[in-house]
Amino acid sequence: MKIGALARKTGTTAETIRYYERTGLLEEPPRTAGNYRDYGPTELARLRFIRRARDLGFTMAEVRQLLSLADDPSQSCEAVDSIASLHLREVDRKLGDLRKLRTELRHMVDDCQHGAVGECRIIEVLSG
Amino acid sequence: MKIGALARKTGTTAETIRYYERTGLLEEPPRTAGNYRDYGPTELARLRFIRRARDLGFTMAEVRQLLSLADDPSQSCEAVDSIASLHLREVDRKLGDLRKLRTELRHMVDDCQHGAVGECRIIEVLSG
DNA sequence: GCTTGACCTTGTAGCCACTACAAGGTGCAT
DNA sequence: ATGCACCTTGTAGTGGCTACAAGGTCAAGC
Repeated sequence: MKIGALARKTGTTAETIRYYERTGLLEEPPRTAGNYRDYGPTELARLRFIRRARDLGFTMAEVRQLLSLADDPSQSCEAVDSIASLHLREVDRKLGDLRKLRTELRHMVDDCQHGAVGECRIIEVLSG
Repeated sequence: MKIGALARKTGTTAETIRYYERTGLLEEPPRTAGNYRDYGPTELARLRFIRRARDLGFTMAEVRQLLSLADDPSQSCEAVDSIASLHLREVDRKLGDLRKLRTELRHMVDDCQHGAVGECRIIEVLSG
């Protein structure tokens, strides 16, 4: 499978895949006679793993850790759990922040009387 | 007021203030005899406005627009409202995404039996 | 008057996770 | 043989800062 096909199967782009390779998240695949990257099911599975983790908001550093943990199935999954739990707490924090922010924005927009900028509540709130 | 004092008053850093100046968000202030930036209440107010907008999640481009709208108080605040409403919708979208993500993460972490990586639900979910 | 130390100056490079080219090579259909 | 989609490498840009390095300024203390 060439890089474009792999990209389509994983919802990425060729650029992103090459970027992952450059940064060591994906290993260098074998090449065809014409020097094209040639991917198989192993690389597909690995990239799918990476994409799922990224979609769940894990950083590339966390993905790297998760990948190396997944590579040793006999190990305790304590480390995996701790990465995921930490990330969950981080997401909870962000959710809280965003909810507060939303409330403020909502009030601001609701209070706007659609008059002149001089009396605009939005500008007033921002001006303090 | 020198840059450090302005930074302390606005919860920023001197680096950030200089960055805002470089990118045209803040104008170049007058200088003291010793070539130090010399800020007054106008700049303080402007920076506070910027910080509030940034804290509410507006992009720098949006802040730029809001600032130029705020500078003309006789104008209709339609444009202001539209920027804020658009941003609110964007925040709502992000909130939705984050809530979904949190649910998935929560399930993943809850299902983990704290055994070996080989049976780890977290790894399984990521592997698909 | 001289030193110390906190602050300031400019300039450059780095962060994350991509994204967007440019300039050229490959491979298949017409 | 030509066109076209795809691939290659390399480099630079995005947003919103952040982190230096190498040097200048200024007030306080000795």
